[in-house]
Amino acid sequence: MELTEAKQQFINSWGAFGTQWGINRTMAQIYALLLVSPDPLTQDDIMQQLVISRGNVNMNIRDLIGWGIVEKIIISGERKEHFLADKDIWKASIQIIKERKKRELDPMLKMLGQLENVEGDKKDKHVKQFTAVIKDIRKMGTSAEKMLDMVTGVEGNFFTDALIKMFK
Amino acid sequence: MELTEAKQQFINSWGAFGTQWGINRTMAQIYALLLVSPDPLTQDDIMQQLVISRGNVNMNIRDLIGWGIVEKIIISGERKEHFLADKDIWKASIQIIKERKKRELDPMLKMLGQLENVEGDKKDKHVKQFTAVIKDIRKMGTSAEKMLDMVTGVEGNFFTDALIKMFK
DNA sequence: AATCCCTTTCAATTTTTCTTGAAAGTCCAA
DNA sequence: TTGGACTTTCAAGAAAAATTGAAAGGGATT
Repeated sequence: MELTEAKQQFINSWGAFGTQWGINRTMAQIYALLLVSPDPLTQDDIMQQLVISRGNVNMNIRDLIGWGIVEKIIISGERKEHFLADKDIWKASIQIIKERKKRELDPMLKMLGQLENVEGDKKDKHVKQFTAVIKDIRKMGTSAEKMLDMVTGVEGNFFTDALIKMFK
Repeated sequence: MELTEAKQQFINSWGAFGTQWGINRTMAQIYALLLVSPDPLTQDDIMQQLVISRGNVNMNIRDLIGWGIVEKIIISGERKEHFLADKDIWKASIQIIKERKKRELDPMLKMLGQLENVEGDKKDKHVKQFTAVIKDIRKMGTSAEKMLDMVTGVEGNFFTDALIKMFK
């Protein structure tokens, strides 16, 4: 397969997978484009290659930077800002996991905490079921939290090391 | 907090979290409702409690069954079908992981496999970068696949056991 | 301080996704 | 085989999300 065609296909597929994960299609595509680009790109490069508007590029690039997986590069002598994706996929994945944990798991645990104590007859099966479900989900969330903290922790611990050795 | 209010809040929040994960809001809400309901519900129960149309309930219930986390219950003597969510959250999570793996990771690995060999000058940095990225993502995907197969595998192995002991 | 080059914002529009509700389909009992 | 009770489908409409493009903002250079 031709490089240009392969690139295009990768970008398109990546965009499609992104939407399945609740990620803006364009954001996923920009990230894919930056991943396969050896050198940093400008907003105009991205506009041209993906055929999207300046505003769209700008907003999504900003989001990607917010996720911590793309960085702004200043090239001396050049006026335009350039953007570069970290090419270490393992590192990027950990970064994404960290962010999603912060944005989603933490708020969920907070929410569950608030729903822990319901007034009413403790013998009523509706109350019982509700309490049990909230408790269980919370327990599972807390476990996930611990596990993710371990996996994404900076300090390489025996667990992470074993994991990496096992699967990397 | 009152049970009714707590329930409502749980359902709403769950729906909101769902959308962040690329899951239809209503589907997430129906699932939440079934989770906190001690007894199986009919389509009409769900329509009433969530104030949504019959068609909507029907399609999303069917999807939930497709995900393997809700089952249809036939109550003898009753004409209407009833629906029940498996209350074992751990089991449900594993089921969801399995499904997402099947629907998303597997197709992605297939796609990456097809993009592995690009024609062109192996010394060209664009070709080099593209090949490297595809290879890396593929490697990571394969690792994830192995790991997920292990975690979701039916046979309790030492790894899963250790994991459960550690975090459950 | 005016111009140029670039970045950012955001209201309006487009696209995508979800929801409705009525009609068609199924199945059972009389 | 007909009618009734329920389920399923799907085209049309509504809602939500993404995208555009033009105007405003910034800041360096002349």
